[in-house]
Amino acid sequence: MMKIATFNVNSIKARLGNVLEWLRSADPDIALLQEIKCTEEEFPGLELSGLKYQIALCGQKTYNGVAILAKSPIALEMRALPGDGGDDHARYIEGKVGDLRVASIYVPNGQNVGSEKFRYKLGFLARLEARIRELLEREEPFIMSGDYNIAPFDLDVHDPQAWRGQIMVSPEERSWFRRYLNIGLTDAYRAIHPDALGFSWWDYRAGAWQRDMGLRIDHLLLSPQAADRLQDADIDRDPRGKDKASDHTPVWCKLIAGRA
DNA sequence: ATGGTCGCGCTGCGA
Repeated sequence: MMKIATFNVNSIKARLGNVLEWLRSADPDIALLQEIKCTEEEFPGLELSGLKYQIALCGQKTYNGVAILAKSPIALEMRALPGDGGDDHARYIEGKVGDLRVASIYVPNGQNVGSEKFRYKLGFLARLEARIRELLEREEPFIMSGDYNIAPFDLDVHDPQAWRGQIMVSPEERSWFRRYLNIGLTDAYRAIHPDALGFSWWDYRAGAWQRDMGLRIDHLLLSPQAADRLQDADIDRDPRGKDKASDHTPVWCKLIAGRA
């Protein structure tokens, strides 16, 4: 059995103790991290390799940054989402671990519906669809995982009325996410828990965590060949309740072993 | 309550 987890850590340097504690207890075979908020040189690689993880990362000073940690060798495939050579944000890394292709993705937040940042988010989502289509043609197992900054359905929102039309739940963003599902990807958490209300992010403000005012915006999207192997999936709420927690918490799935 | 709280890095920006 192989356990794959995604976690927006909101700065790996500020979160190192929390992340190490989580890795020790959750023990994923592959961890996809987002918002490491540092360059490759600043990344605390020694501490993580001390837990037997190999590392592939796409870093940037101050903002964004994504990484793949794995207990088996990682073959780096891409460190940017194709389709916009002018996009210099560190938001996408893709690699292969054995026969499984994984991507760690940090979709732009979008700030406000209709803003310039929102248009950038929609462009990124369109480029992501193109990459998904390319990979689907190969008919191989892959997982597109990360912080999508989209709560796909009202079941993924603590108060759908209050959030109606807002960033992360707007119809245009949701239509992109549905398209990923419609062309063949499986939302691992929703496949295992069809009716559950589960969140992966709670705002630091307004006591959102204490009041469980969350959204489910972190997702593991499986190709058909990966979904064939899906055994279990869940959200690990424990890290969000710790001191100095990220505003996100990890989401994981388990696949039965593929052929070597 | 268009507020609230983090992280980065030194001033306000991004989330």
